[in-house]
Amino acid sequence: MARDSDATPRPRAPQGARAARAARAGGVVTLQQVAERAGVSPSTVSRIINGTAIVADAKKQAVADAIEALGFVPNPVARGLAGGRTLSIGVVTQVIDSPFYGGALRGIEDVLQLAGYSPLFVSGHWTAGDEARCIEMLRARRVDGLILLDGRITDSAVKALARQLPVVVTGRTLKAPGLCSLAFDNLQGARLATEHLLALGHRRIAFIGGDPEHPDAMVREQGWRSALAAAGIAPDEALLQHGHYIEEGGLRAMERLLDSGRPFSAVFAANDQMAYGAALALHRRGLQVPQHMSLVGFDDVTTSQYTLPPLSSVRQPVVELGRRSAEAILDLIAGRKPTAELSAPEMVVRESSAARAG
Amino acid sequence: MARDSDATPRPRAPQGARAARAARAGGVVTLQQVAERAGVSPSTVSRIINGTAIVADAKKQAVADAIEALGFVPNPVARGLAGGRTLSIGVVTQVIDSPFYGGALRGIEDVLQLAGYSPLFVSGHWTAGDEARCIEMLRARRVDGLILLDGRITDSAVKALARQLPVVVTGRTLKAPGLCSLAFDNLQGARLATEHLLALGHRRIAFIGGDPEHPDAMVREQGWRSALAAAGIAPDEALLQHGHYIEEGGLRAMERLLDSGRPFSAVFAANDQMAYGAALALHRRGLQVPQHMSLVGFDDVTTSQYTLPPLSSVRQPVVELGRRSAEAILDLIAGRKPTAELSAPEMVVRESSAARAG
DNA sequence: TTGTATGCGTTATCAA
DNA sequence: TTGATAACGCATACAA
Repeated sequence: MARDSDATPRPRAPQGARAARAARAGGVVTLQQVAERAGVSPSTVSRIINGTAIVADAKKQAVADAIEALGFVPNPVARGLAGGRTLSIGVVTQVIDSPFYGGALRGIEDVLQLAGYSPLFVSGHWTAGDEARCIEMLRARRVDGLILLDGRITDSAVKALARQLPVVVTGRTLKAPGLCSLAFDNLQGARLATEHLLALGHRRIAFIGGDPEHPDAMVREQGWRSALAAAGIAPDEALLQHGHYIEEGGLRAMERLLDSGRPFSAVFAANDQMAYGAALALHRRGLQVPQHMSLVGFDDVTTSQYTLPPLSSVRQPVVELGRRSAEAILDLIAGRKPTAELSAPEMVVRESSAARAG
Repeated sequence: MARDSDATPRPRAPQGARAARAARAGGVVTLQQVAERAGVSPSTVSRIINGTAIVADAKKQAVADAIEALGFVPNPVARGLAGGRTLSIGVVTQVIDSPFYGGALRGIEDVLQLAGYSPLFVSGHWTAGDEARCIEMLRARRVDGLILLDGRITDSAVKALARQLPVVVTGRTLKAPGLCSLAFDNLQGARLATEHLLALGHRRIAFIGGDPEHPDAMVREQGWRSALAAAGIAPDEALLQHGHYIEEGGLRAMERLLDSGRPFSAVFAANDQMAYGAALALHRRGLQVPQHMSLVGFDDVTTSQYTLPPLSSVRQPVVELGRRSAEAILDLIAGRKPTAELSAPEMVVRESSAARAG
């Protein structure tokens, strides 16, 4: 055959999928080539890159030079196959464009990137089924760890998962090996909001709760109840309406409150989006915030600074949640013990809440 | 040694990194095992899974059964190394929690997932340097294609990239092999907003522009100018202020407009966030929207339905942009010719714009 | 139509 | 401290 008659192997016309790929990949340098250029074995190069073993300074330098000269970048795919580490972390969020959790994604991204890891963001859509599918996919992709931002997955499923790979879960408190949990203090946050309104002289304070299926929602409701109770006020159940954490729900809940005919001078909405809806409902009825009605939200989303009037809200350290989650998963992977501390929620007073008239 | 005295190899205590990994991985089934169980060769299993060749129905069935029984899931990492396809798409967004591009991410995620692909979301932070780093990282991870959502990367760099792997880029119009570009009609959108205000009888219409370094910003400004010109109005340059696409910028720009002393009865802000800021500035001066001033935004972000008053805005098909981008990259990968059609922007009239008083 | 052999680029193991 | 060699799990070229 022609190719055997030629002693020096010269580049032939590419053919087949393999060749096509090689051509497209262009000048991709391999560890092997680095080794040759530096005059050492591939293993030595690998050891230097990973700091796996002690290597003579001279070789270290030679390899560093070769890497520099060739512009070598290790192939994470090959690394994943050979070493079992993909340097990627699965992040199960619920909605990729959530105005609230967005900050957490940013925090995660920042911390992971600095550590040389990449996040794989996927959406569970607040359904156990989608979450399970996402997790399965992430495991198939051999992520080195998993961050679960809230969600519907059961505690026992999370624990089972943690036996397979490092897991960080938010929105609940869970203890298990290989697992770290991180949660906002929703109870305290809701108390803060209610106490703020109480301090302004309000006694009849309505509550627009979130989706009752969401664990947070119940805790926030509890916070409202307990702050009221501490002030010696029995909550009027007619002043509790659910808004399912969305604007439209907040609007409807506000309408129901108004239609109920019960007197009240302030409303605490369990998230800012519902507060926006409530504000619109009030506006439609010709009621002004805060002159006729005080309004407080929860989460302190970015735009709440610019609503009319700017919304008083409870700030959650959401970017910090992201950063801590990422740090925790890195700790877990490295075999360190993560320290799960989150700063306390904070009442941000703006212009939507004022002293009770009269 | 004890373990050698035993003829039958029984499971020994795991030792070494490899063993530890195998233990942690648990019951991970390989293609090899499927082949054995089905009584065929590994290549046949591979061919059936990938539909690479015609296989006898009997074997097909046997393999399907074996996959089902064993719960086999192909290892994407190994696939990536062997086949050069990782079934992952790099997505360079600018800010992971952008209220505007969030919809695009959702669209991308939806379409890719249905096709068995996974998006890798990374943030370029509107800086060429970060974008370059992100792209390098994604290429190192051997993504099968790249979606670039706007950004600062130069046209020629995009074209160079497209020679290496399939690329979809948004926010500009670019023709090159292996490349597909997709852009909103910002000019038409800005015209729509301005024409809407003109139709309401406004003649002196101010414009709050975005970051001048952003290409979109200039186009939207052009739209304002051209609609004005078409109505026979020469734009007053004092009525043009920049707000850098953020709330605070919109607020400041509005203040400058008010302080200028020039008369105007309407404001068109180049995005909704700046419109929010502008609305707050007006509120602080005791001016009501739309009674004293009409206000129109751009992008029609979700919350604009619930601002006070609900904001008139130009809707961009942003989820569609995401979906189309994903479809285009899949087309490019499959060697099909993508059809880059985006529906036109739409003026959404709400309550922040009204007929000019007097 | 199917099986065998080889290679993808790296890390892990073992022996030196 | 270093190098040779064998995985990692799959897809592909080639032979049959």
